[in-house]
Amino acid sequence: MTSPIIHHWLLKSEPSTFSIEDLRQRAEQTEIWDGVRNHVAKKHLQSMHEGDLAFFYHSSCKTPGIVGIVTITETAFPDLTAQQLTSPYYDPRATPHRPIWYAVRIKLVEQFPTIIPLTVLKTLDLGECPLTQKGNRLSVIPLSAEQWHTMRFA
DNA sequence: GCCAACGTTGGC
DNA sequence: GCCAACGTTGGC
Repeated sequence: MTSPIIHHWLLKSEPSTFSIEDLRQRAEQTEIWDGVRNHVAKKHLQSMHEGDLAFFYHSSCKTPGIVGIVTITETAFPDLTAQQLTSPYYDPRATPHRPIWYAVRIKLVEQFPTIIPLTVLKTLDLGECPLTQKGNRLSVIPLSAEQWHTMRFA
């Protein structure tokens, strides 16, 4: 009996849209992670396994950085916001037969007492990491176990 | 298939 | 608010 391999990720969200505080206040502290509209990020969502861990990252705000940890409780399923006319994530190409975009369900594991700011993350020796590389806009980032631990205990 | 124009992301 | 970097669109 082998235990499943846990993969590690980083999920970006603008706190003005959805913050870790919003997640904490959800029933069961769980929410659908939808609205991803980039094919590389989508591919990462589809690679996620139940039980994977992800950093919750606040972007485009006063102090960007990691604010907590979530786990994946439901692997990729069609992102129905793409088929909802009134959604800001509406995509006219999406259909029930071809949803195009996917979402996962996350659940709060831990909200950090203090943020790990991007300025600190940038001082770490992470090797190749899209988060700290200039110009990277990827909103779902895979992390090695080593990168995860380096960031977690920074 | 190329590439200029445009829209978006996201740090500062 | 600025602007660099990136992804997407659409004319050719």
